Amino acid sequence: MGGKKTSITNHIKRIRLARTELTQAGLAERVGATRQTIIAIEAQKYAPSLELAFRIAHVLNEPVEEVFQFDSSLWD
Amino acid sequence: MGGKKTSITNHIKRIRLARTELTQAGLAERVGATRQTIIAIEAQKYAPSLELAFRIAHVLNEPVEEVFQFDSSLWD
DNA sequence: TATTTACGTAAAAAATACTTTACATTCTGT
DNA sequence: ACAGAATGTAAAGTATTTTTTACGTAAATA
Repeated sequence: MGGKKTSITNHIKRIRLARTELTQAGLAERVGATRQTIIAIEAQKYAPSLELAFRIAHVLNEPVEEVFQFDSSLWD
Repeated sequence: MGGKKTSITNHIKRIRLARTELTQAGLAERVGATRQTIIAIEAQKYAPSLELAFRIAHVLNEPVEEVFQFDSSLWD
């Protein structure tokens, strides 16, 4: 069920397709995660760990805060 | 035992003491976490989730990448 | 001295992220 | 139409993060 909705969203897919040639599998390999993890994160099923977020941003050549957004308005 | 060393470090304590009046308990309350969590993260026992990292940076008035560092040199 | 405040350790349980495996769908190109 | 590549769903198990609870120590102060 559901799980607790995180207030983190991301533009991984947009950036991946627009600025790289990477497939989900390719990105997964470069960041040291599995394809399933990338699929779930791109589908906003859950937020990555901080470390994985850094790796993804690094591989996509973008700052973390460009790739991931924290919606501080739905805070508490 | 040990667990897998994360390649994330942080300067929460330094920034908290230098730029705010917040205690560990105060920071914990403002970010919606427990005091234990702040203690463990400041002690570099583990890295926070991405969401908590965003909240901490937000409360400390710093960009995520100022508060948290990813050591990409010890990558794979 | 006694009390309060801040910081610290420890450990079990709960919540969340990640992997592994297997199979289904969609798209592209021949 | 067919094959292959890329994307998707699902579910069980492992790993990591966070909470909860309890206790310990040091500093400031009434």
